[in-house]
Amino acid sequence: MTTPLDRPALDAAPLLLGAVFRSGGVAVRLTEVEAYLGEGRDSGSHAHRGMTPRNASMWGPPGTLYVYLSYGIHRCLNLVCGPEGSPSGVLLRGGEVVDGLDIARLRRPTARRDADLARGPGNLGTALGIELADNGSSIATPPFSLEFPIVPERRILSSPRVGVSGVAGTDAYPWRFYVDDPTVSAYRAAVSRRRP
DNA sequence: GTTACGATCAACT
DNA sequence: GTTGATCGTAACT
Repeated sequence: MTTPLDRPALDAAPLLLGAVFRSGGVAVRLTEVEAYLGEGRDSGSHAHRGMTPRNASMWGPPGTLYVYLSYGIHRCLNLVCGPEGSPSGVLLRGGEVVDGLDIARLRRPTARRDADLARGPGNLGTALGIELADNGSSIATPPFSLEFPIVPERRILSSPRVGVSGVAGTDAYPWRFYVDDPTVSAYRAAVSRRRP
């Protein structure tokens, strides 16, 4: 069985829009994703400097979950893409909760609207109940599953990736893909935190 | 051992 | 629109 995840991340990312990612009792229809390319080809990728204990699962087979802690707080979720052995993946940045709304609301008590439940990568991880222990798991193994839409999304938009630093001429790399939907996070350019 | 900083969020003005 | 929270990670001494 081959899936879009067997393809390189840049090809797979737009195909993931509209797909339904399930983790236990909560399911999300993906509306916003970003592609991260393999070692050396993408200085914005966690894999850029080679394998470390944190990012090792990016070298796993397509369909592997790469979960990492962002800003010491948020659990962000990537799906590893092909070809096997290349550390590329797609960051899941936003989606619409289509099942398990009650559970997602409990996990995200500060969300003002249902559209905010899985809006932004950290929020999406929280709504789905993703844990660091899920790092390295397979999308094909319960409690996870991924279902692609019968009819692919038609109107796909793209932009540079959100908050990615370290890539010269970021505007030249529109590797964020999304659809027109209230569950898509706000665009923010990368900002350097360095003192002048 | 130490330190700078990040694929962010929510609260606040 | 701006800013503080918060801590694991990796680079560096």
